[in-house]
Amino acid sequence: MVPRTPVSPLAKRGFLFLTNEEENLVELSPRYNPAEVEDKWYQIWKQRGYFRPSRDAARPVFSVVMPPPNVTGVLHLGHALNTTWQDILIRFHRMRQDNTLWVPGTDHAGISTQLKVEELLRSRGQSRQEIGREAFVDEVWRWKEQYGGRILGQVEKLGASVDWDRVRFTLDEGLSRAVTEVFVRLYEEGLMYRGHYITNWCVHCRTALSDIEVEHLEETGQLTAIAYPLVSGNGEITVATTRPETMLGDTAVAVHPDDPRYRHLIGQLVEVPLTGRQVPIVADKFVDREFGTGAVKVTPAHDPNDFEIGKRHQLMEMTVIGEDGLMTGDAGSYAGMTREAARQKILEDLERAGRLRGTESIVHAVGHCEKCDTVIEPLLSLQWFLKVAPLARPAISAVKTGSVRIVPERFEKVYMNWMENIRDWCVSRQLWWGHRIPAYYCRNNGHVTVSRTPIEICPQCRAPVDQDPDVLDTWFSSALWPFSTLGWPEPTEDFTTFYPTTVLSTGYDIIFFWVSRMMMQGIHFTGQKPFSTVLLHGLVRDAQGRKMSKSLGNGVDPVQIIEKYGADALRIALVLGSAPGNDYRWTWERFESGSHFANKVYNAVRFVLMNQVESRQTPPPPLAMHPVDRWIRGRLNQTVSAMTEALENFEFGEAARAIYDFWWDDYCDWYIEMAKVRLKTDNSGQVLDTLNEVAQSALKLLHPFMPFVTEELYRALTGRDEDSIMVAEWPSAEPQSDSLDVVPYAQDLIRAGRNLRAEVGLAPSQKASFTAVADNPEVARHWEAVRAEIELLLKADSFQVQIKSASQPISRAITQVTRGGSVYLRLEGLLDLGHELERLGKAKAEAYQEQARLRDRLGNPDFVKRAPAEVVAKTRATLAECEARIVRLSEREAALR
RNA sequence: GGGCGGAUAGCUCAGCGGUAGAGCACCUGCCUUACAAGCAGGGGGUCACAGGUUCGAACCCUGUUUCGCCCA
Repeated sequence: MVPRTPVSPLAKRGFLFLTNEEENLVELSPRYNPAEVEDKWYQIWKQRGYFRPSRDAARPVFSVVMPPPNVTGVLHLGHALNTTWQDILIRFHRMRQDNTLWVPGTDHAGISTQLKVEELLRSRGQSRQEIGREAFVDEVWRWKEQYGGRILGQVEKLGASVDWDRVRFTLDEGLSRAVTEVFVRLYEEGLMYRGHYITNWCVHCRTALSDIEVEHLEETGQLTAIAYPLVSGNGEITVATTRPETMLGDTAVAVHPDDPRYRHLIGQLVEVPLTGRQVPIVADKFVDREFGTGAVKVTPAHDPNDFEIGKRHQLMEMTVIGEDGLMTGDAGSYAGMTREAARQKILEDLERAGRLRGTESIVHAVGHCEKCDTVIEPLLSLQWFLKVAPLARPAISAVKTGSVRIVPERFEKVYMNWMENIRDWCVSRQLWWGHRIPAYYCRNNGHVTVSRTPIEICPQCRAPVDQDPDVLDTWFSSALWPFSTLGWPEPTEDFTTFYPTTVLSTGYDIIFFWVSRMMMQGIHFTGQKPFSTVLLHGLVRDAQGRKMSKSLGNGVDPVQIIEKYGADALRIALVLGSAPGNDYRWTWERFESGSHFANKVYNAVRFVLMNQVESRQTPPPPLAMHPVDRWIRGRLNQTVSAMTEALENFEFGEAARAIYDFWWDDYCDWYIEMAKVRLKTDNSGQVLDTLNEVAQSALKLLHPFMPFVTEELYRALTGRDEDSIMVAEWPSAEPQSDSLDVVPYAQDLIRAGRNLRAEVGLAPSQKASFTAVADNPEVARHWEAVRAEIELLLKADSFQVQIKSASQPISRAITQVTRGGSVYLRLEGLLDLGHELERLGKAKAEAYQEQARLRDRLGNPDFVKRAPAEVVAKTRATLAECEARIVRLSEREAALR
């Protein structure tokens, strides 16, 4: 049974979860329960409009667009990490009273979403082809309506202070208009073109993909040597290939022009086995003489390199594998077979025909579809491409000149390297879900019209037109996100106010997919960089360091963690002990320890509230500040400075550690414990004010990291419902000239005293008698200033302070040297002389060791000359203290002997 | 083949020029009315290896080993 805690009416008013529905006072639970708090505050913040920008024109703008997650997806820990980072920045800047905007939203995730809905149809025994395009798209929209809110709900659960009035979706009308505008302009500028090229084709998704959507995986394959007989009848040429089935589409054999083995054969014809087709031997510098036999078969329609060779030598392009992954009619007797089956059959047939010249295993990189893992088929097809090199140039220089900063810096190299070797971007996708390409083809003559508005007849010949059936790569619309979400191409107030955005936070794994493309499109279309800083986080991995994946089942739903430990615990755990750009391994222990911290802060404030009195009669006369109060305020100031600097530099882990240590070590372990003395004796209210004020400031510092618990506790402390910590002012460090030495002297003494207690196995409940001998009167004054606190923390029934020059000999006591003197624990019984001498000897040996080290350093004239003065001074002071310790220890030894 | 990163206490990681830290785990003692999700005390690390720069290196440079990632 929890004893009824004396809660003041002041606390009652503010402390919402102290009252039940009937407004009856209930006990403060000794355990923090985030579930009772988090949703409540989120709704209040939202209702009160705190998420909206202040529009205070006098203040700097701080704007962020949230990387749009897949609208039908679910949140994973990577999102949670990224969202936490952004929310920390946003809340920090909002508290600094900046004009702060965070735009949330989702993207339509063309391929994934379409695949999901197709799967749904399949379960109903339907296909998208059966129901038709229009009905299918309706079906996807229904799906989006049904599941689309889920991920945004999860964003809420995390506490993200996004402006829900501005939530965007890539297929919204405004954003779609931006997409069309961009496409048309690029076409008009000659950067968008349509052509027959080799593209990465996924036979499962049935669409083309861009180069970066292909994942190259190392696989062991068979390198097969096949003999192609010379038409002249004078022998054969052996080529090596890992894909024998493509030989049906071979239209040449290529060798290196300088290869002496084959030079004489260049220009001759060979017969492609199994087909009877005669093709030339061509010379091309691309051929690697070291690889295989040094001769390669050339299949322009099914290999990007062969395609290039084909162009150089005007070779025929023969498509033998279709979009469905099956062999085409041109594959003769193999038509209709899968790629794999055809390969098997061809190998058998070659064997029978005596054309095989051996096989060997090789490890080579095989392209897979990033989405469905199917082996990519390079396929000749008609697609839209964006010529990106002209867009890349300004995007490169923006980073080079420092106009856009990438954090951590090392990723600049990754960005540059990719940008400088950029290749044209295949933007069309053979899907139905997405932004339809605004190109129209005349039925009469195929004439192409690209139009901002839908057209039905050809502007040239008045014949009917058909719109391109394809849609654009989802990344094409994501690339416009920083400005399309703000209203572009209209010159809206949001756009003029909040663009360029301040920080873009995302994972390093999508530098190519997203960051680079936003840079290119942003600069090209708005004339301004899309953001000033790119902040990159690492990947979240499981405890074994593996990437999280559905098949491994090693992922966690952040909501599951929130339900167990609270969003605050999740957030602080994600930030503590992590650094920008570094991967993060999650374990349940980390989240658990986050929840312990929330509980610690909760209990500290609970302690303050329990001691809070309703009102003090009259303001106390101004007193000199108590040294303990001065110390905690000084530590608070240091924490403010450290955190502000860390947050300005995106060092979230550092900032979190600073406030974590302040709460736990300084405020709880020392300040509250020392405050207990005056809570019993001093009714001036000074200690209560300090307890309360420092807690309020420390809650503010913690708020960006743990928004919910800090809001709950802040309101309880202020007792004012109208003040939200969300919009409270970020504390500023007050200059403090006073020395903060008193408490550190006491801390050192207390630690030494506790050590002595442990040494003799004194139970915590047993009181003890201590004597402290100070080397000089100043140290004695420090101790005296907080004597009551020392007595309490040492559980001393007597604590005497002496000055060395006037000290009485102390017998029957064990001792430990401390900063500025020695502390003695007087013993009831006899002193174990041998044991004590041993202890002292050990301490002395350590001190001698340190002394030697410090003397060495100071004995080096270069050190004294070159090291900064304060480092030298500090070293001298340490040495002096070290030597004083030796003196004290020696004297004690002498006294005991 | 090119580039990047990690290698720090038993585990997971911070620190990145002034002589090693945290959380968890471990050992000892405590339910001291804010907190046992806690308190006090303690053990544990030639900061991968070898050179170099520097008065001083876990931190900067070079090379090596090893694990991982990205690009070709």
